Parts: sequence; C-alpha cells; structure tokens
Amino acid sequence: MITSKKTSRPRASKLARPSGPARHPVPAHVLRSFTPARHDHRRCVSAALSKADATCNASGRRLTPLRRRVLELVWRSHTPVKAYDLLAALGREREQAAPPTVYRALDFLLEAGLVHRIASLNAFVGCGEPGPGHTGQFLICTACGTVAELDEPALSKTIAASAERLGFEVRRETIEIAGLCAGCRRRGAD
Amino acid sequence: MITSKKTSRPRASKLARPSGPARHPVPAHVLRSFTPARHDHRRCVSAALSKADATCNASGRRLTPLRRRVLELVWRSHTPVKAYDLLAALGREREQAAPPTVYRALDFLLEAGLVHRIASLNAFVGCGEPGPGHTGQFLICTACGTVAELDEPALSKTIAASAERLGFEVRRETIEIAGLCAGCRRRGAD
DNA sequence: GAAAACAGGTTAGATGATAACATCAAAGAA
DNA sequence: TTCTTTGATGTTATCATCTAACCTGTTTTC
Ligand SMILES: [Zn+2]
Ligand SMILES: [Zn+2]
Ligand SMILES: [Zn+2]
Ligand SMILES: [Zn+2]
Repeated sequence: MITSKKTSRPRASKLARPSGPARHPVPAHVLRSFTPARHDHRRCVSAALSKADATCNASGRRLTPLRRRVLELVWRSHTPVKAYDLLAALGREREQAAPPTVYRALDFLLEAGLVHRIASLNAFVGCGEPGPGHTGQFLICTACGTVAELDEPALSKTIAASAERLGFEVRRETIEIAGLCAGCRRRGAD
Repeated sequence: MITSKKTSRPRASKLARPSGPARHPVPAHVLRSFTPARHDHRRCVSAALSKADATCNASGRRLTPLRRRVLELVWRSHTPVKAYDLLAALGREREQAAPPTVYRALDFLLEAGLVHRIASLNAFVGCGEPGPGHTGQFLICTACGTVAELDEPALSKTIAASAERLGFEVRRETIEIAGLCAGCRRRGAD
C-alpha cells in the first residue's frame, strides 16, 4: 500500500491514461478499485464513511451505528459482499444479528445510494461517488472479484436512444460487465 | 390475440416506426414482445421451438422431450418465468418434478443460448434469436412484465471502449433496463 | 455387447430474502 | 415535561432460489 497522503485529492488524470484517447478522465475511485495492491484502502473506507455522513446529514437520513458499521463492512474491500457474510461478520461482534438486521441496513444504504446491489452476484458493493441520479454500471473481474464502478454518460445515452425508438421509458439501468481486469490479465488469470 | 395468420412474416417496418430516425430496423421479435395483444403468440412459440430443434441439431446437443417442454413453458409468454413456476407447471403434467429437474433443463437451455436469465428478476425468458456471440440486452416493463431483447452493437461497442481504457477484457454483458413499455405508458401505468 | 457418457430421479441442504410482531429509543406535539 | 408518533432494531418463523450428492436407466461409442 502506497500512501501519498498529503495531497488533498489524488489526481485521476495523473495516474490514469493507459494509452487511448480517453474522452473523459477515469475517476480516481475506479482506478483504486483495480489496483488493490497499490493503494491505501483505509483512505477508501474513511472517504466513503465521511461522504456517507455528509449525504445522510444533508438528506435528513439517520446513519445509525449499525448502518454505519454495515457500510464499513461492505467497504472492507472492492469485492462485492454477500449479505450472509455481512451477517456472519456482525454476529462475531455483537450477539444479536439475524437476517433482517443486515437486510434492513442494506435496504437503507441502497436507498441512500451508499451501496449498490450487484444483481448478477446477489452481492453488494460500496458506492464510490454517492449522489442522486447515478445508475450503476459495473466492471466485475471474475478472477479477483474486484468491482469497479463506471459512470459513462455515453452508455446511458446509447441506451436512452435505443429505448426511445421503442417508446420505452427508462427507469433503472442494470449494467454488469463481467470479465478480466488488467491486473489479472497480466498475470495470466483465466 | 389477433391472428393475421396469412402473411408469411409480420412486417416489422410496417408496425414499428413510432417516430424517430431508426438507424437500424427494429427486429420483429422485439416488436412482438411489446405488442402482446396484437400478435399471434403461437407463431412465437413454434418459431422458437423450430429454431431450437435446428440449433441443437447443428451443434450436436440433445433437445430431449423434457428440455423441449421446459422451453415451451418458458415461451408461454414474453414475461420472464420463475424457475419454481416452471416446476409447478411441470408438476401438474408429470408426477416427478423436483428443483433439479427444472434447473438442469434451464442450465441446458442457457448453455445452448435458447433462453436468457434475467439476473435482476431471478427469472428466465426465451431467446428470440438464438445464436452464438449474442449477449443479453433487455428492456423490462415493470408494469406488464414484458421483456424485449435488444441487440444493439452500439451498446456493446460503447462498453468495449470503456473497458478498453481500463485494460479490462469483457467476457459477459448483463444489461437489464427496467422501465415502462410504450403500451403501458399510453394507458397511464405507473 | 461392454464401457463410457449423459439424462434424469431423489433426497437433502445451502444460500438468499421477507413477513409479522415485539420492543425500545428518538423526535414532535401538547 | 409528558404524551404521542415515528422509526430502528430484535426475534421468530418462513418462503424462495439454487445446488450437492448419489443413484438409476438410457444413449453413444468402441
Ligand atoms: Zn480501496
Ligand atoms: Zn482481477
Ligand atoms: Zn409472442
Ligand atoms: Zn408494459
């Protein structure tokens, strides 16, 4: 884990730019997702928790200790977490933990836009950029399990155009791309 | 169901064209999906079964009576079917039907590309255009439950470009767009 | 025909998610 | 403050989805 703690914000454009004519810069949190060995994950966690505090305060939602703890557990890695794994983790630190405990916390976090559900995996990941009107677009590495969240307006636009032609009104997008991340490709994962 | 059985193929272009400058024609099976009252669904079913026979023959797969029957049940509508509904339907017509019966049949049909799994619904739909290298892109009406399959190269291309920038190798796309179909919008569904 | 591969039956259980009701704490109203 | 309402969590039970493991019979292949 390399830290570089000083600068107030890691500059995405500095780190990114693998080659192509990137029309818009790759967000920092995406990069961190796919460089698990090379980043200080504690920063991801604390950033996520701060943002959660902020957005909940702003929207009048109550980020209770339990909910906050579940969010923290979700953020233990960039790999999607199963509800029952969360349940097990909770069970280790408090006596009372039943399925509804964790599912209710997850419902809250989903509602608040702090986590996303990965439908194709029945699992949950923390959202790196919580905010309104942001739909989940995910790259999922089948080798290391890491999930990176995209935010490609072009993608949504293409979908909107397609839907438009059929008179279809888009409400929710579920986009989950499975494959191999750069790291796993390099080390010849299958 | 209104029939109009005579013409050898329903003309997509005739029915479609809601307004826009459709860059490529909307495939017939997509249109049929979203006009449930206006098409002879028996044609969908028999077409699907013929194609299934053909592709299985071509690829040396065995479309056994059970598998064929499950496919037929999946095709009872353009609405995704739950595995346990299939199981119940099977149970009504034969004595022996347990979960593995239907899940194994579904696995086969998925493998053969004859049905798709809708991850966001834990359900299955028949594939209108079975064939290799074709990834699922779905529009799902939350009001009437109808699912239409898209095949938008532009969409895949956009995803590929995005993935490229991150060095990500795409293997499988899960694209499920929930919303309202034209019909349900007209009749003011929510 | 024997061996191998495959389809399906059968039993049991793992995993994922929710319903319904009880209890307690926080937020608002009187 | 005290009452009231709302919301968060505990608790129990159950439903829903999916799979492992083992067995039997049927095709394929040699
Ligand atoms: Zn991290
Ligand atoms: Zn990876
Ligand atoms: Zn039809
Ligand atoms: Zn509809």
